[in-house]
Amino acid sequence: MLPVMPATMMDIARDLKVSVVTVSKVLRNQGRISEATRKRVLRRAKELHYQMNWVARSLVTRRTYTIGLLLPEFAHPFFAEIARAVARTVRPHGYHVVISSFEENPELEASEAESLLARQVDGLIIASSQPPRHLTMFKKVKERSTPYVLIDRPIRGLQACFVGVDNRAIGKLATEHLIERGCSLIGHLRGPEVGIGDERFEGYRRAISKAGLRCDSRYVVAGGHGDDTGYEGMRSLLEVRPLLDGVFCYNDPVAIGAMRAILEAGLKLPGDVAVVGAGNVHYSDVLAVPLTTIDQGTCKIGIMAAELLIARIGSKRSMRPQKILIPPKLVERESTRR
Amino acid sequence: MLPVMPATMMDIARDLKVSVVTVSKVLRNQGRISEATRKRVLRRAKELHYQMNWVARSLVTRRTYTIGLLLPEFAHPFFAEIARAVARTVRPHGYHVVISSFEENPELEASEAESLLARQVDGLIIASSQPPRHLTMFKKVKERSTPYVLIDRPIRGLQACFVGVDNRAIGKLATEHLIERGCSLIGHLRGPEVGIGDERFEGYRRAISKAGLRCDSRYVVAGGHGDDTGYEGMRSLLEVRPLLDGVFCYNDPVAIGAMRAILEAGLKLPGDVAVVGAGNVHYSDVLAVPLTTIDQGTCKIGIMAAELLIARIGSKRSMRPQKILIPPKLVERESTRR
DNA sequence: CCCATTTGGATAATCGTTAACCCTCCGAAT
DNA sequence: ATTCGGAGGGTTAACGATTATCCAAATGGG
Repeated sequence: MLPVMPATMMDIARDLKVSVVTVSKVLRNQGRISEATRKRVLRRAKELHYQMNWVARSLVTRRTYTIGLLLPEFAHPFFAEIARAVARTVRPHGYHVVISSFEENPELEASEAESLLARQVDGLIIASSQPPRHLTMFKKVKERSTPYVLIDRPIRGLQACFVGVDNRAIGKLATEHLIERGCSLIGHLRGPEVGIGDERFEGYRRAISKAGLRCDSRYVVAGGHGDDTGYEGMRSLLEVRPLLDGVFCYNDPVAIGAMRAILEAGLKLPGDVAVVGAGNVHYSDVLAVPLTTIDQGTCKIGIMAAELLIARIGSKRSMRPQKILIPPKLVERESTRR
Repeated sequence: MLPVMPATMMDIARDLKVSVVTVSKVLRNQGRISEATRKRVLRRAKELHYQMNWVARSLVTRRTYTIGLLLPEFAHPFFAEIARAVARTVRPHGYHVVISSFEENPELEASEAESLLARQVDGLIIASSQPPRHLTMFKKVKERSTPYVLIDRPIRGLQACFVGVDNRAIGKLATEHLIERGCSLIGHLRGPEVGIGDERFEGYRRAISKAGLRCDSRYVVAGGHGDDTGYEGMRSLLEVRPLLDGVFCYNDPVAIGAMRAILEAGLKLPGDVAVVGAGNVHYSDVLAVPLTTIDQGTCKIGIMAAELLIARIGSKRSMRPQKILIPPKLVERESTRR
């Protein structure tokens, strides 16, 4: 079996003694073509196992039916679920998703963004790690006038479409839940300094002061995204005296790390220390102590971002930036029971 | 700011009064170009923020520097990690990854494969759900002579590159571990009927009979990939009398579901029933009872598949199919302790 | 001083489609 | 009989690159 080149429109046209354009028109259901020729073309196309050459089409239409998904970290279940939701949502519209995870590295992120633009993606969905007010990357995207939607992490100082969760509400919801459960010395394992961590912290702070509780800087430890930082952070929080009786963690992995540290220290969970996470990551309910968490509608974020992006791609002129905030929901489990 | 079209090679050529080909050669570092012109071209390219139009290049080179990643389910941590590893591995070679998850649906899988071929991907990495001996999808891929690498799930009756884990060894390793821990009534929660589930089952069976233990069909329950099927399966296994004292589960999610069922029934884990999973999914170590599991070198699978694929893409003639089996490793944790 | 190389670059021909016009029937209306 | 107009399809020129071929000037050797 020779490595036979796939059939082109020209092959069909030649066989049928019509012009390539006629074939193209039939295949796109466009223009006036008699039923007879249409059928002949379709039949021959099927016989030859004709498959559109999308590259060629893209060159002239300037549409690749491809969207770029720029994520900080692929293996993180939150982003994996987003990716799934995005891919599912755009498929029926004929779009494909090209992924790129930049490992929380802003420069890599920018270079990947450029690289995706060069590939002529029709749009971008980005959970960015760019520092606030550092907009050069986004300027480049805008120059190309490629539509994009930010997810999860808003960028301060940037007018852009955004789909995410109300992070202040998350911090508030989580902290108020701990208060309601009777905690009075409530710590916080912060995420990284990017906007989203700030806002959850802000929600935490508001809830604390609204309840008239102490807001001690020793109660708050900075950290990262992963369970390792949660573990380390919690170990240092455990040295605070008097011992904290509740902790709100930046996200579920951090909470998982924190729980490990608590249990390892021989403390009761939630008896001595109660823990709340955020994200409602899959498996949150089968942990050593099922984790109370704040659901952020991960799937919904992906779906809405995708739909928003596709709408933008479709519309000729840029509508003005649209911000969508998914309201968070408390999911109560063992880690704060009683 | 008008929606300015990105600069093309022609723009550079016109400005410098040289031919487009010269520009192209400079940008590709190919052919003989004087140092002077080279610098002029490079400078002008930078000034204009020139970016290759990859679509145009692809049309003529027939290389898109894109590989398709066809996975059964994106949100599954195992596949998410594979995706991450693949993306990381191919990036330095200039490749991008377009993903597609087919939700364990063979027809969707086939249609997505076609769709990726039409997009002219340079290669495919597939964790296929095609039933054994049903090779039409692969034939189409072969017709295009697009290189591909199967991962995780081998397809019976298909001569193709494969990277995965030795599943029989997994079944054997897990079961022998249970035996060594003193279990004598060992059940198995099977995965779906596709090859991989079979082989783990086969490993289980061999270990059982090698140890001279009873191999009762009531000890084996069929299931799927998710924790829900593990839960259901375990509930039915718990009705077997005498009560089993050990269970080998198809994969970690299934094991997690099984553990939930066991704990829910008020049994001690591992006291009454010990559990072994497979996959060493992230978080396996922070579960209610940390799960003993078999590590299958997920990351390695992704890396090797990607490297193998790129090697194939590079080489003119097809080398003969290469099969790589990653040896599994036991990771002992609480769920089988003592 | 002449011929043979090398240097540096230009021209022309694709790659597979689509976009924008143009053309030619043929029947119906004037 | 002439005009009009739509149905059906053809022509030509992009789209933005690459490959293959070719050519003029500069260089070098005898």
